[in-house]
Amino acid sequence: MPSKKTKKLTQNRKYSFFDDVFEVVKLIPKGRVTSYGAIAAYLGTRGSARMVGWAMNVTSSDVPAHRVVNSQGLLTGKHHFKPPSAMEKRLKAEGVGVKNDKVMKFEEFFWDPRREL
DNA sequence: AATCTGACGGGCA
DNA sequence: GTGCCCGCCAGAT
Repeated sequence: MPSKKTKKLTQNRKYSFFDDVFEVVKLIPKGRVTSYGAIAAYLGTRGSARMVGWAMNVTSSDVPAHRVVNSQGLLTGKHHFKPPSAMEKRLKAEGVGVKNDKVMKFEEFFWDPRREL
């Protein structure tokens, strides 16, 4: 379920955008990662990759945001986690190698919603 | 009310 | 191959 902020958004405006983002992120298989751009592209709003990250900011509770990195496989959002190391730690716990804030073998772990969904 | 910024990405110089 | 710039859209100041 959407958080208060997202609920407000989806109620006041018909922005299913955020909800769609959450839905897609929730569907990311454990041990796999995807990128903001990939999600945005899947939703049809290719240029709104930034908004995907924004969505993570308002949710961050029921959504595995740690499985979403930028197109380079870089953990750019780790700084927004309670302990910034939580993101990396979780990924590693799921079997995703992380080195220097970057997902190792990114292409191998990459989960493209357009391809997988 | 206006302006800036932000967990991005792609195109052009 | 690197670097700068622009678009995207909502939220915060």
